[in-house]
Amino acid sequence: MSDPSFSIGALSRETGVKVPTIRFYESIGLLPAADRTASDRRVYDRKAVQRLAFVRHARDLGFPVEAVRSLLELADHPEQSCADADRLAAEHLAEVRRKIGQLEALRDELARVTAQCARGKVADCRVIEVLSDHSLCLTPDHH
Amino acid sequence: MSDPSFSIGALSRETGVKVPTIRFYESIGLLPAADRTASDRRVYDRKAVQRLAFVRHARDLGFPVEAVRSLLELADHPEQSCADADRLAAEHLAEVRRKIGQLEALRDELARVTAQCARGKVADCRVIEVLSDHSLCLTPDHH
DNA sequence: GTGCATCCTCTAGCGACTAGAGGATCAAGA
DNA sequence: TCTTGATCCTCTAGTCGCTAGAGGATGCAC
Repeated sequence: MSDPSFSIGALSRETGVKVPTIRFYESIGLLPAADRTASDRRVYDRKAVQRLAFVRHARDLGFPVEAVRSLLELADHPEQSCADADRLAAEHLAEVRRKIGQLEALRDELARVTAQCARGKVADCRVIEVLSDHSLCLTPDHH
Repeated sequence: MSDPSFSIGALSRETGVKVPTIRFYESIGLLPAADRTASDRRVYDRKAVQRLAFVRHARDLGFPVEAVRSLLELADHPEQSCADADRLAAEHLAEVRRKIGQLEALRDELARVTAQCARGKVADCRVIEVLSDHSLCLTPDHH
């Protein structure tokens, strides 16, 4: 059986998570406190690599740290119902959709405004004009 | 000629910007330091209302504060070329498009994963499984 | 032994606010 | 005139998720 051990740098290379970020995750309790060598350096095993990869993946998918914490907790208890995991993912998905909608409205507004810019003086600038007068917006409810 | 004056609360109601945020904007120099009454309360005029509305609108459109600062500077100099304003808006638009793209990839991944969830035990949970194994992702380059 | 990489802890900074403490002032009603 | 409640003031600290840097100890290859 293989039982390799990793320094924090090796763990970082394995997972693509930066060294200070790993220490940060430990400090907020997202990762358990690592074992230490005699000279106080952190030592990790395969399980730690997997756990951090899980964290990284969840973060890349945009889950907030608190959601990641819950997901880790769930992953540690395979016999439980997965309703919570499903709910977390669904909530996050809804949030992502909401943000996309917002950004699309924003994109349309910006595209319209920049397209109309005649590239003359500021006095005639469509960008500045629209910023000065909200009623010129196509979607006045972007706030 | 009308020359109404506004308290910070009235300015807040006029513009929809919260009182502490107005003070914050002043503290970072985004708004000029307001005139004060004898008892040290801030007093604003119509121009201040317009300026803050401009700031609010630019922020709502997602411009970073530093970009807002530049846009204000431009708005104050109507005889200059509007190339800078146009560039700022175009850069911001590109950034917004990029974010939308990212979020769409994310949304697709989340939608796929949650749709596959059989709502049983965590051990069989698709959400947890995919988080544990990045290679199960449809778009493995979401990071 | 001599570098240089890597590790350690700790503090501070980022962006853009938001919240709260602790106190002063104002305007309206009794 | 007094009181009450809203509004105002400054200041500090907290939010989120890291990132950067100081200042020092250790490990490893030549």
